Amino acid sequence: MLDLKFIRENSKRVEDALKNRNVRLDVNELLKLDSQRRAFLTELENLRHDKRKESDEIAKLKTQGKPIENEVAALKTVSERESELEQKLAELERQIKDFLLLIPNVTHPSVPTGADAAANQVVRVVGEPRKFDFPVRTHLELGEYLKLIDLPRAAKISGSGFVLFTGQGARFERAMINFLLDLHTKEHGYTELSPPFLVNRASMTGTGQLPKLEADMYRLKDDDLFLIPTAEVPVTNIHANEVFEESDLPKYYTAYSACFRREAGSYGKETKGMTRVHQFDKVELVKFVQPETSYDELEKLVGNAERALQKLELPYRILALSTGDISFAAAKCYDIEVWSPGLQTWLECSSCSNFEDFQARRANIRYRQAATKRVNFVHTLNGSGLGMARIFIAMLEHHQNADGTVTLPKALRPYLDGAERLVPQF
RNA sequence: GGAGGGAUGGCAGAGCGGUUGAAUGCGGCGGUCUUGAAAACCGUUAGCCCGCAAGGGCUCGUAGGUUCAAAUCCUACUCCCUCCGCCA
Repeated sequence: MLDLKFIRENSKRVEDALKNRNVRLDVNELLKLDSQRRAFLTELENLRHDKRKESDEIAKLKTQGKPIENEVAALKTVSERESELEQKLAELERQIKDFLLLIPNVTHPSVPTGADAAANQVVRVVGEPRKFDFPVRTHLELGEYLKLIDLPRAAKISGSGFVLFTGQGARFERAMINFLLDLHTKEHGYTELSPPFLVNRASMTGTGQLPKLEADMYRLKDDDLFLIPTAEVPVTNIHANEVFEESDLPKYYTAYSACFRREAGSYGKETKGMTRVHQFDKVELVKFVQPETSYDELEKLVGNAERALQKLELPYRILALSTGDISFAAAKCYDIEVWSPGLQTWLECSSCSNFEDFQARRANIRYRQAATKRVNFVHTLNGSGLGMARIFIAMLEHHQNADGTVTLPKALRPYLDGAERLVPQF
């Protein structure tokens, strides 16, 4: 959520930001509502001021045992006028709030301007897509041969877009999650959390998924709870309505969670195999930081995700998302993509964003500045470290051998009893 | 699922219709004293909104209601605690 005062004073900048994101919203309509609101507010406050004074008079008269009938009658009409104004004001404030919740974040000046993903900039490529001297198998072929996954049975029990990991496939998935959590807690200074996978409406609104993306979420209607699309939601909201001391910052959290996405309407070739599924595992990184450090923290966050890919010995590239492709709440975002030799494409496996104070305003997450004693909004960041389904794909396809086995990177072996390869199980 | 109790400032805790945004204690900050510290004493110590400012308004879990007037009375909801039942 943007600050109304900021919008009032920077309406041109907000309009430009909306245009660059291809969002059609009329800021002037909002500003009109706002000036109406302030007019009503002034009137109401003056009324209340007078009423309070007179009410104190009545209290005095009463303790002196004097009659108060006339004063009480006079105040009754004032009170009626007051509640009239209150209703009008509340209606205006509701409209303004609803409007504000639909305005996306203003992007950072360094974000490339463009209409869509074509305008994303490749920041750097690390490692190279591997050249093979044998026919490359896809993760589906390897998964079947090595008995790692069973998609037909997953479809039987749940439907398409779900994965059943089997035997060493389940073990392999768990090993990677453990490897990632250990890396981020032991080497990068994050505190591990294990959050609920269901959250309430306030949490979904706090991080910016609601109200816009309700159709993308799994929702339990009887309880008005949502299955989390990412651990970002519960983890960012753990500090909702709290005030940090500045000395508490920065705060780093990492959490494993399953992530649930309806992916409504996204049927097509992308849904083949494991690239786009309704449920996947992810290790998330979340930071709460002082505003002046947030862009440095973003670079460090990307570095933490990169380190995981390097240890898994996978080639990857980093994109700076354009104004047309960046998500609703982000001020700046880097996507990290791994190369899939089987699909011959780059797959997004991490998305690292600085939200500045956009989420902090919605979720009311603040800190007390040590120097001024003033309370101010923190900046929040998050990034995948990493998203598993695509990493599973890249690991199998990139590290495959001619005989259909998969060589494991050294960093992962301790999590699989020292095994050097995934081999067929009998 | 059933029965009862509760939710007040950073924390503890009073207030239960009227000059109470809120006693008191602890903690925090500033000062006096001290070579320094402790103790003692004095002062100070919520957030939000409108306003250039002066100033004003709002907020005692949340949302409604009663009243001239609500932290205080009523209703619903949320969360916490105790007991019973059930159960990974």
